[in-house]
Amino acid sequence: MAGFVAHFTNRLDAKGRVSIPASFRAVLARDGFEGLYCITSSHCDAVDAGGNDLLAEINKRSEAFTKLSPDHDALAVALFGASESPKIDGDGRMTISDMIRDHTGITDHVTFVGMNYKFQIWEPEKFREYRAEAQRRALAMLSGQAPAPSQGEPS
Amino acid sequence: MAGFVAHFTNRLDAKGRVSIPASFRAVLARDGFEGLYCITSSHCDAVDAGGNDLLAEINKRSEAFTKLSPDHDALAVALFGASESPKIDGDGRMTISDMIRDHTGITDHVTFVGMNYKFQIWEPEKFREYRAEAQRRALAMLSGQAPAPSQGEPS
DNA sequence: TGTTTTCCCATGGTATCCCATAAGAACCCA
DNA sequence: TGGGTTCTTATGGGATACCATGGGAAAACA
Repeated sequence: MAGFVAHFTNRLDAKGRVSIPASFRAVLARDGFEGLYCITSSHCDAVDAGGNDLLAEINKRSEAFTKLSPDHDALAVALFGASESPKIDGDGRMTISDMIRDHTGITDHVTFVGMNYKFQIWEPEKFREYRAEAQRRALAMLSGQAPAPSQGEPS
Repeated sequence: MAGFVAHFTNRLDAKGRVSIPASFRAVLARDGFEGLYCITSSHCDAVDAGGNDLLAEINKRSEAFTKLSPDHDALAVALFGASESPKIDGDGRMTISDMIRDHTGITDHVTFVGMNYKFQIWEPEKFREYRAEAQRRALAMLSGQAPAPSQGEPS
């Protein structure tokens, strides 16, 4: 099986919980689940989420600088201070923290977007806009060459 | 589970006590808790705190200088003179000493910031400012250089 | 003895655990 | 192929455990 693919929109309940798509949970479990890891994206209103793979990727970036140096401290604050590790309950749900709410604008629905080695957490409407924009850009990039590939509409 | 992640702001009570975030306590316990170690940061208005991992990192740093040399002695004085080891009570609280107060400007609220191998103690408002700055710097550091030799695109 | 520190318990709010249910998907077997 | 059955999944809600916080009492200190 590959990584995280497709996207799903689930409902937030009164307690601020939302079900993580079952297929995403399966990927996390397969990669040796030790905890979900979430970090605010620096360039869009989404939160990156993943398991060990994502954490390793982030660790690698911060290890490029010597510890205790000003540069490393700044990086660590930006990376680890702006992240969190939500628990997943027995039914496969996570709670959307205030940090995620503030950064994404999520209110009552959550869109999970698979991106292979990680997935993103979006407010549904913002994701729609972002995706439309991304497709425009992709089209522009491909314009010189082959016709844009068509693809179906998942959920 | 990884190291210290996320950030929390807790309230200082009338006796000068503040709860250390439960998830941070869990990390300390997991790494074999022998005492909390606090040292004023040399380049910002925060205090570094942590357990054995932080201490090991500092030791590694000072070992770069030959023992008994003037440089090593100076460093040792600077490091250990600016540090302390606060007790943690049965409810997971520490008391904010005058040294920490003076260096951070903390009055009635304390922000704990996870940085993986250590965490920092901040006055909330100052942390907000530092964080904004840190994010700018992190962006520059990660995009300007750091050619991730692994797979392509970071986030 | 007065003051500060340390230990212990109380409490309100929140998060977590556990079970129930409904809808849909997959499955099975005639 | 079709109809019924079982499983999975998302969602709701009650009960419980945990956590941050406040305050009193005992202990240490000056």
